[in-house]
Amino acid sequence: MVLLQPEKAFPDKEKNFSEWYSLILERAELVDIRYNVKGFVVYRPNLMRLINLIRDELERGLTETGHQPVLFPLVIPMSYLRKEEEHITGFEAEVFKIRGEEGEEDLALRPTSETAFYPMYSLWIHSYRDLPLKLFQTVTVYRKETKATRPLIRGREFLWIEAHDAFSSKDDALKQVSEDIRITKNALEKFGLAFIVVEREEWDKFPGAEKTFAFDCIMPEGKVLQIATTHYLGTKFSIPFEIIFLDKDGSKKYVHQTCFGPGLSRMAAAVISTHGDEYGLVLPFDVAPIQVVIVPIPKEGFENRIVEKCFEVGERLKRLNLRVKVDDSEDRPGSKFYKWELYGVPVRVEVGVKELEENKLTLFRRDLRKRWTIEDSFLEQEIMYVKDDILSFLRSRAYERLESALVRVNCREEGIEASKNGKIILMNFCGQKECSEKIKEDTGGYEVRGRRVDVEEKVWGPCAWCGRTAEKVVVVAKSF
RNA sequence: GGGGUCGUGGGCCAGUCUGGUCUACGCUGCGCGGCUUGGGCCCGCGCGGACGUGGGUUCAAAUCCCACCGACCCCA
Repeated sequence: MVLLQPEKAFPDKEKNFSEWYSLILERAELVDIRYNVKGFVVYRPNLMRLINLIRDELERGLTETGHQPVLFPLVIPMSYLRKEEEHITGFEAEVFKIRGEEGEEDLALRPTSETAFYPMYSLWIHSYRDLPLKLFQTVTVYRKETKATRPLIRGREFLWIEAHDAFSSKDDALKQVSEDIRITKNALEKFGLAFIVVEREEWDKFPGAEKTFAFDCIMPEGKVLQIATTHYLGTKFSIPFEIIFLDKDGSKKYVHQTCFGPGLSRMAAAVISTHGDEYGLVLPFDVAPIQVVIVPIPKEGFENRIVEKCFEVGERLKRLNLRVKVDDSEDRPGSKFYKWELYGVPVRVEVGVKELEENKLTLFRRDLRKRWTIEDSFLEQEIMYVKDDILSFLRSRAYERLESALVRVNCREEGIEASKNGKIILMNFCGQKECSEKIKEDTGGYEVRGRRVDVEEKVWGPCAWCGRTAEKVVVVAKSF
């Protein structure tokens, strides 16, 4: 294989993530920020196709576990939104409101849809036979962020899936939370993302939840980004919304609920940021809108034969159900190489006279930026091999980065040192809010993300900050 | 929440300090034609601007003042 070193188009993302991120969003034609409304951006085709593939993966996981699609209204009457007290307290400040006409009530643009779904659940659920009820919708939600907004990472409008499930018992609901975690893990693995799963602290839970679990993934400068959450709601919503069923024994009971929100915009941001390099996007095979691009290298007198060969190769790959593009446009080959690398197409096939005469094909891998030659007849098996190899390469690179950022900390001094080095901290923790505030103060913004649950962690000492008895091992990091 | 920097064809930008020379520089892009094509070719012709928005100062504003709207960066 030949490693190529042409001109780099982007700064080093580890050193200057902000600049790298802005440039790639613009140049890879992912978003257009020129709509000029704070926190709202246009999602362009290259991004939408990526997001749709991410969505398909998660929707498949939901469908396979018995969920069905629905679509609830964008607007929520304020009276619905106010039914659960913690919920409205948590969201009120960032709700976009539509003022009602004379005599009409004010409406909220959904910041999340619990209070849209649950009045209907109260009408739909009567008997244990109606349970479990497992519905989801893939929609935009609206939150009037006051902090600085960033495309895909923190928008006032973003895309997600929200699943809202109701069960007859706490046990079933908790099993659903585990299932949500499994669905998310499976999807993130296909995206080649490394992640940590945590249970959020008491004061950091979703407003109205009994328990909140979150997926954090690591961004290039060491901050973590929450890309999905799943919550056990208990009966905190079913009581005010009166979601009651008649159980087998004839008694009336409140349903136990869960809700699950994988963030599509943020998952796209994570894929872009985790895998991209100084030449542009790098996409894992499964979520690449174009998986293989075929570029003809024309030579006077051979143009037709070369282009024909390209289309023949294209047809063979389409038979493998791949998303293929033959780039027979007028640009020069070099210009096409730069473009498709910028767009992150995982594999390129080049066809020129040399390939034609020797019955060979030249392949190029975007992740390694390496070019090599194969016998024409090996094309199909080579692509099928490379497809998996790209994912395992990207995934292991992502995990190496995460693992090398994690550091175990035994005391405050070590914690401060780790924060200066941009590490993600694992430490014993007392569970007190005041202690977490002290940590934030001492480290310049590090937050207790919660108890780590994806890996079994045993407490090995007292709270690293205050020295009191520790009750759990937590992840502490800077976040977006 | 606090602070800073910025806004000029689609993109990047010169001009702004010191108002008049701006009928706004250059690169890139886009369109047409030619020539080419193994890593961003070259040549010719052409297209594209309410100088972010609103107000003010002035004989005169891209340039000075105020407000607003956006964007980016840093800190809590």
